[in-house]
Amino acid sequence: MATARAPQTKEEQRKASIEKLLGAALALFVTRGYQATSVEEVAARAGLTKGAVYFYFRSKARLLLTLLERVEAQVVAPTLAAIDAGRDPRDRLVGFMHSQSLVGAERAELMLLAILMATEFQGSADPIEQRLDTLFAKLYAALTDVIEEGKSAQVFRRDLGTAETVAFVMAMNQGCFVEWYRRRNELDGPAFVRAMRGIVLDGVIAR
Amino acid sequence: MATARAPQTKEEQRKASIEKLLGAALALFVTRGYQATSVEEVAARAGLTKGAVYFYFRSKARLLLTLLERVEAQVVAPTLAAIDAGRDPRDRLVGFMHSQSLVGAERAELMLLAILMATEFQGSADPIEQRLDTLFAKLYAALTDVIEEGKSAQVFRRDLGTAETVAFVMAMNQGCFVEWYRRRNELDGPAFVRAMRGIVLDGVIAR
Amino acid sequence: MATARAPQTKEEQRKASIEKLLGAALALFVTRGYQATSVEEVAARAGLTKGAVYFYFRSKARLLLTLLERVEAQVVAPTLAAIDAGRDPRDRLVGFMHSQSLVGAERAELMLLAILMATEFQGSADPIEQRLDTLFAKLYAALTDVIEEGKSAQVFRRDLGTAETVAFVMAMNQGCFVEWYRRRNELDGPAFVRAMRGIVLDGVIAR
Amino acid sequence: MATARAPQTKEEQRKASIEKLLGAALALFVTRGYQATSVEEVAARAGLTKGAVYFYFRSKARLLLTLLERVEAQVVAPTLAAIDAGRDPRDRLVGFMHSQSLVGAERAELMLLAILMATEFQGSADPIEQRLDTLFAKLYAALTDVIEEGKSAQVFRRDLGTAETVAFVMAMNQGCFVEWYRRRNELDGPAFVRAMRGIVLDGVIAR
DNA sequence: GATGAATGAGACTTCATTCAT
DNA sequence: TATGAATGAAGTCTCATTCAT
Repeated sequence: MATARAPQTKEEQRKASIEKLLGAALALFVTRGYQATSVEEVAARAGLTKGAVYFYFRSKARLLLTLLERVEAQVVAPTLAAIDAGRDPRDRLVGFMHSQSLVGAERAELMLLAILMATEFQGSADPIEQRLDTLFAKLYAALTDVIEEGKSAQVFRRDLGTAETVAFVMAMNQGCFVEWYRRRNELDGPAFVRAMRGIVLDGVIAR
Repeated sequence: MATARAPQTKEEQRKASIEKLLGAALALFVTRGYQATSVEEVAARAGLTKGAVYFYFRSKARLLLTLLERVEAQVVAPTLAAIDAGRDPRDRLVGFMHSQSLVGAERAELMLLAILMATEFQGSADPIEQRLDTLFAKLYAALTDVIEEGKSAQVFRRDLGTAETVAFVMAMNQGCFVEWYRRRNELDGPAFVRAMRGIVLDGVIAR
Repeated sequence: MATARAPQTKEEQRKASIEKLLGAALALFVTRGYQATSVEEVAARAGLTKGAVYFYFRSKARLLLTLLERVEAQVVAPTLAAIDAGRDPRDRLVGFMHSQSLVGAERAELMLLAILMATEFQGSADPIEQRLDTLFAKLYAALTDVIEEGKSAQVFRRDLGTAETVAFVMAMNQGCFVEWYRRRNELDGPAFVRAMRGIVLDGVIAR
Repeated sequence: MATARAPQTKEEQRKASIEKLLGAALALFVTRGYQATSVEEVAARAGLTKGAVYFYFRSKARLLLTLLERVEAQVVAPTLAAIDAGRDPRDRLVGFMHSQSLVGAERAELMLLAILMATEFQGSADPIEQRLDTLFAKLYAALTDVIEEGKSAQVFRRDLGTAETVAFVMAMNQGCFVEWYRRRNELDGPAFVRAMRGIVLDGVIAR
């Protein structure tokens, strides 16, 4: 007689509600922005009410911070791992871009969240800004390592400053991600990734 | 030794106030975002009061739209002219990037405004979004023309889709601009521009 | 000996608050006018705050529209019923005036609201104006029917145009109502109603 | 060489401007209401700017008060004169209604202004309310005199209270005026006045 | 576990009014 | 005579947050 969908344990229900709320928040923060999204909209999209958000997360900011934890775990960590896994600098750079593409396909919204929130909280002196800074700093550090190693090994161009090259890779990567998401109906994803990777590699590799 | 401050004519006073307000708005919209900036903050930074904003511009949105007019005139138009001025595709692509760099140095905030507002108004169904779309469409069209011409002339890589290449150039350009502005104290501007141009050109040019 | 104040159920609390707000709004709209009444005043008179008004009604206009629903139900509907209940034209006309007097005594403010708002929103192109038009149109239609019937049966004067007679009855009725409310301390209500009814009937009846 | 339209004297220009402003204010106050009309709208309709209003009248209230002076001179005074001119009570009552009709046709907006402002300022404790009270008190006094005289002479019904009869005549008169103005496109003015007068007289006259 | 009533700060905007020119 | 820049109070409305149930 029991319908398959009934959440049995309270623990399960708890998890389900949290997941619904985080999912709703992610979708809305990414499409409308953090400030432009009201707590009520998040709750409504999750099929709950405002109060539930405050029951599970203590504030709107915590909702976002929780999502940023996931960005760390599901986007940043895998990317760092991919960079580490490469044997040589070229491999590692490709690993970075490849990982980003994969993640971009599967965790598109999470990844976008980090990029967009970095823009929205830029210069806000908000704890969230610090959290984002920490996140991006890890990628910066890893990439800096790769580029320096590549330049030492004479695989990468040495006429370009390391900091500038790293900044370029990060910026290009983020810019392309946003562009792809914004125009995902008009662009061919795989083709776009290929273009991106091709241009950057051929441009970075020493001749 | 006379103090410079004494706007006699109403005409002069008008111009001065408008300029102060637009300047304040630009600075604040770019650092804090449009929604996060209150009209009162804009007025205060311009040394005026809320009412003055509504006297000159009829709404907060008009304030932004007026700034976007300037983006069109001072950023987009010069860039289109630079693209047009090139003799061959390579020249034109360089012209685009060069112009953007120049403008980026001198009209940094105006340029940034367009990019940031495009993000903030993304999917908002607001008239401002349309205005931004129009603005960017012009650059897209010009770049598409350049890339197609370059591919025809076999100067640019033909293994990459035109739309994807154009999207890449635009996205990379915007991403780099934001990154540069965000970390302008840490990055060497000219060196960054050189890196950007070098990588993109070497990556786009056919071998 | 227990104090009456202890709204346990949320349902009860809800009803009580709504009723307090509508009552406050009615009293203020009728004495000060709609525009001259601020939402904050309404809330304060109801012992609540601004936010509560927007929680229950979504705008100031909705507050008024909700009151107009009540006018329809408690003033217009009974009056139409009274007109319908009459056997002959004279009976029906008396029914109209009698009903208006009754309602005027018990629902004075609601009735006044319709009349005053009709004046305040006159030519405003506001949805509220339309709502009011609908309301009054029903009374107009019913009265027109009565007058025409009375003229056919040769009970009412035939030397006066139907439209003009109906307009007179409506206008006189509303004018008297406003006057009575305005000078209710100086006028003897029942005596005023008697004068009104006497004069109109004797003036309308054919001799 | 002089164009015919050029206002020569400053005195003439002054008068012309004042007249334009008063005309604009009257039209707007009557269609939109006092509060709903901004000083700027009045000025614009008069082909001038806000400042001019404050130059000639010292405040928005003074603008209205000036118009009310005209109501006194052009509406109330003639009506009082018409009442005075009658030989017997019936004559005087007819004089009142006749004068109101005449004035209603020629000074419709002025007359309407008094009625509408009385509603808008009702219970506002504003000086304007007092001014209006004074205005209407004069008509009340004159009508009371007529009715009492008529009752003494056994020409008018004695079964109705004097105060109530007077209130009825005033209320009916004002109500009809508003109705006529509101629906002046649908109603036949003269026919409406005839209906009004016929019903009231036949209803008031003793049999 | 979750709801929903209620608050209060703060946002955009309107407008009567003042004043230098 | 009249303009137009500018102010500041007040109004409508939104929304993050709290709390009793």
